[in-house]
Formats: sequence, C-alpha cells, structure tokens
Amino acid sequence: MSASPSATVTSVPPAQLAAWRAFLEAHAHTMELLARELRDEEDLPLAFYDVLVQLHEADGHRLRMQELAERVLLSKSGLTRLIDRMERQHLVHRTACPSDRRGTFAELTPQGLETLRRTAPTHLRGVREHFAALVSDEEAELLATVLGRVATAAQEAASAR
Amino acid sequence: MSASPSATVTSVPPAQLAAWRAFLEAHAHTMELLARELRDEEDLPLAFYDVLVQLHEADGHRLRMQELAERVLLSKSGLTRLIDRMERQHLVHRTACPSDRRGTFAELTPQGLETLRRTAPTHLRGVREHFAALVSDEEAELLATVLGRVATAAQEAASAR
DNA sequence: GCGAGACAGTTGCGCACGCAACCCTTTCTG
DNA sequence: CAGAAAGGGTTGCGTGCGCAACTGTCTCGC
Repeated sequence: MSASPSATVTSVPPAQLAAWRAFLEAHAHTMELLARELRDEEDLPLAFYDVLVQLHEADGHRLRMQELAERVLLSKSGLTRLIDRMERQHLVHRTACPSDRRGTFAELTPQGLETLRRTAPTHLRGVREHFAALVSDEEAELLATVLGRVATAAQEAASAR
Repeated sequence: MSASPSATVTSVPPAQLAAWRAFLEAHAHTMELLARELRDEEDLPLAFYDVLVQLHEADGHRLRMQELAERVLLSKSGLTRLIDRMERQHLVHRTACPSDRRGTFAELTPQGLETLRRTAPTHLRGVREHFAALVSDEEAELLATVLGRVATAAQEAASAR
C-alpha cells in the first residue's frame, strides 16, 4: 500500500483537506477580484490601499517601517519598495524617528488620506459583496476563531524557527 | 486590507470583518511557512509542487495548459513560464495535442513523479501540522462549505465581467 | 468554403516580492 | 567604556507574476 503520494502515512483527513482546498481557492479568487476592481475602478493597487488603511488606523497616522511591514504582511524589503512607490505618488512620506536614529516612520499625507476616502467605498463594497454577504454572523464568528487560531500558530512557528 | 476610514455607509459588519482579517492573516502566514519548509527541506518551490500534484491526479498524468492554469490558480502566461522552468528541470514536458493543433499538454515525467514522491511527505506534514491539526472535523466541514461558497461566487463574478 | 470571431498558448514588458548582504545605530557584556 | 552582538532599514540580485498584444488554429454563420 501507500503507492500514491497522497496515501502516505502523513496524509491529511478528507474533511480538513477539503477545507484546505476551499481556503486556497477562496483566497485566490476573491483577492484577484478585489485587486482588479480596485485597479480598474480606482486605479489603485491593493497593496497601496492596505498601507493607507493601516496608517489611517495608527496613532498620528504613522507607523515604523517594521511595524507596518508586519501589519501589511510583507517582508522588510518588500515594504521598503512599496513605500518608495507610494512616496513617489505623494501618498505617504518618510519621517526620521527622533528617539531612535535607526528608525523611520511612514506617514500618511493629506493626499494619501484623500485617496483613501475616495477609494474606500469601492473596496468595502467589494469585501461586503464578495465575502461578508456570503457569511452569516455565526459562520463569521467561527471563521474568525478557527482561522485566527491557524494564523497565530503559523506566525509562532515562523518566528520560532 | 479593509476597515473603513470612518463609518461610511458601505461598511462591513464587525463579525465578518474579523473573519475577513483572520482569513487574510491565516493565508499569508501559513503559505509563507509551507513555502519555506518545502524550499528549505526539499529545495522545491511550492508552485512546482502544486503542478506536480495536479498532473499526478489527472488522467494520464497530463493536462491541457488552460485546464492546468485554472487548477493551480494562475494566469495563462504565468503557467507558461512556470512550465518553462519545470521543463528545464525535466519535471514535466510538453506534448502536442493531436485532436486540436492549438493545444498543448503538460505531462508529468518519471523524474517529476519521483520528485513528487520524495517531497510529498514534507508538504503533507506541513499541511497537517499547520492547518489540519488545528481544525476539528465539524469546523473543517463548515470551513469547506462557507469558503467553497465564497470561492464559487468570486469565480463566477470574475468570469461574468 | 470563406471571412469574422473565438480560442490556445507564447512573448514583451513592467511590476512586485523575498533573500542575503550591507550600513548605521543602539544595546548588551565583561 | 570598549568591542561584540542585536536591531532597523535599504540595496543588489534573482525570481515570479499579470496584462496586453501577437501567432496560429478552429468554428460558425451565411
């Protein structure tokens, strides 16, 4: 037995496997859809939007690069380039950190805030339409619990290596 | 990725918003982890693995490019390059389709099959450890239902544009 | 049967990302 | 209070992806 690679001892139970595949498909398709809607209708990359939101939610509309990278789920270098591009369009700007001269803040500009205000309805409509509307309150709570558990575990496993 | 800059009309209910954020974080962190494990331990890109699995599951261990692109959640051009790279490493090879001269099959090579056999345990252990083990059977069934619903809707919305 | 689309796959191009090496600053340690 | 180690951010480099335009093939209406 165990001729097929998926029939090895270390296999995944069917219910969990189905969940895993649905998880991957849901992510790929919704993200593609949301990214395209935002790009086509507002000419804004989804990554830009994410940065704008995170900065808007932060104290003083600014965050350290490190902290921001974690919040937008990007590597340090990835965020450096992303902020480069956004700075070129005057959506954010860099500020030196007075208390730690290694540090840099990324800060929302008025134009960045304006852009967020303009584009938020499109994105939020997308999230509502393509996700929230398809999930009941009970389902949403369970999703948050289970996926939060998965997220936390993966995060810890990644940092503990 | 989400949350409103202020309370706009088109906002997302809190439970669904929490689910959405957990969904994004879970995906980012687990994928990063699984990709790194496969790369570090087996020196295989996750995208390669995905292709190997899809071809292995297919009739005759081969699929049309189009069909394969859909299964591995990639654009046509993305798949072309991916198969280019895999062909260079002799994991797959292209075959002309006799009945439709526009068509091309990507087919698993013996070496591709061998690679799949070698690497599957690592990946499956990762999926079990970082996902399946954290989700009960009931939770898995609900995840599959809800996320499958979301995936299907997004897919239809994308194709119907 | 022939011309207009539709369809399958590839290619040019630009964008975006991660890794590892690097510089500068801070903190720890003896 | 030196020197080593750790931390914050950027840069060089290679990889990987999507979009749009293109080539070659098929299909359908007339």
